[in-house]
Amino acid sequence: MRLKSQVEWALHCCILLAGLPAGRYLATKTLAEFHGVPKEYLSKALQAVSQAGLVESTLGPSGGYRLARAPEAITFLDVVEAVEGKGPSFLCTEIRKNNPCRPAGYCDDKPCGIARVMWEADRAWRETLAGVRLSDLLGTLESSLPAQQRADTAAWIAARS
Amino acid sequence: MRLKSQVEWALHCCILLAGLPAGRYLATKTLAEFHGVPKEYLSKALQAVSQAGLVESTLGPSGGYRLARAPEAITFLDVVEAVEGKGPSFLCTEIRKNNPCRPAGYCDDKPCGIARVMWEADRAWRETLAGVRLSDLLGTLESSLPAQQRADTAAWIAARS
DNA sequence: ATCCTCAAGGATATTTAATATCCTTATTTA
DNA sequence: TAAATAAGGATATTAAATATCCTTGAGGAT
Repeated sequence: MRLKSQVEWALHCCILLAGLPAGRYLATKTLAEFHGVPKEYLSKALQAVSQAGLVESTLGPSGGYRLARAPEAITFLDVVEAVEGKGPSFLCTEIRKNNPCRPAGYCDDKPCGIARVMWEADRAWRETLAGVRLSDLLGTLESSLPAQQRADTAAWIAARS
Repeated sequence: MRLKSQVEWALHCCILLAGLPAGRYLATKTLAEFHGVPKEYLSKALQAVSQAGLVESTLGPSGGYRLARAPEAITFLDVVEAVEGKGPSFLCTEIRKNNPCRPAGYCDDKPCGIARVMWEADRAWRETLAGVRLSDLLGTLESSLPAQQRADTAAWIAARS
């Protein structure tokens, strides 16, 4: 069970967009180059994030993506679910119903106990992700870099937004 | 991101084994028939659970599997990790290092902030699973069945253990 | 002893999902 | 009008999940 690499890419892109001056766009090409990932495939991730309403895009030269809401109003869960989907990580196929002593048409009232535990863990996972906003990460990505490179990075992005 | 179906199978099998009288074995064939899953493939899941030390097996006629510890001493996390592995669901590929403004050999002190959040969510997921023991589920699986079928099921299993 | 049953595990399909690329279309800016 | 861009369809490639088959060696039953 592993999340798609697109989840990582989408999160990094959203954080980067969160650091832009209001209204500025960054093109897929720029985001791909900055993160060293294939442009065409990153585009699919950005489309998913766009369809979830987290970012908005504009066409033509100087086009690209920007956040559709304030960084305080977008959580990690929003981004993760945009790319990975909202479906639970545990799929209950109700194998308890294959019990040979069970009549065929018998209808259960309660969900499977095992599934309930797995879904509770899933809920805890999502709750943690929902508790972190893009704004919480602002600046922490470059914080490990020396001041000079942080400035270089800011200039590099500014020149392309 | 979805867990393998073998996780579901392994959990159901372990709960079933947890309900056996001490020392009794259940064969793969029986476990497969009871849950309506392919015997050969279920065998792979049981092997994984066995290698994790959660169950132990014996060969020959009347052979099969039984729990290696008391149901109170085995958690959902034990079973899930036995089948799914202990690796985190989020793989950080350090794409921040592809920042074109960053010197090639620069060595980071801190882990990526995004990865830390994702790993924290992973930890919350595992913590929930670690908080549930096999003994907590004992009986709840059949509890949705009428008394007659519960007795039939118990007899069906007893006849094969 | 001999035979049958069983778990372990290697080998090998088959199917599905993730990863990746290419191309067309419509839109916007210069 | 021309260039750049996002959107999205089509398709190829790779990896993982799912599944089956077969051999080996251990354990009971006869």
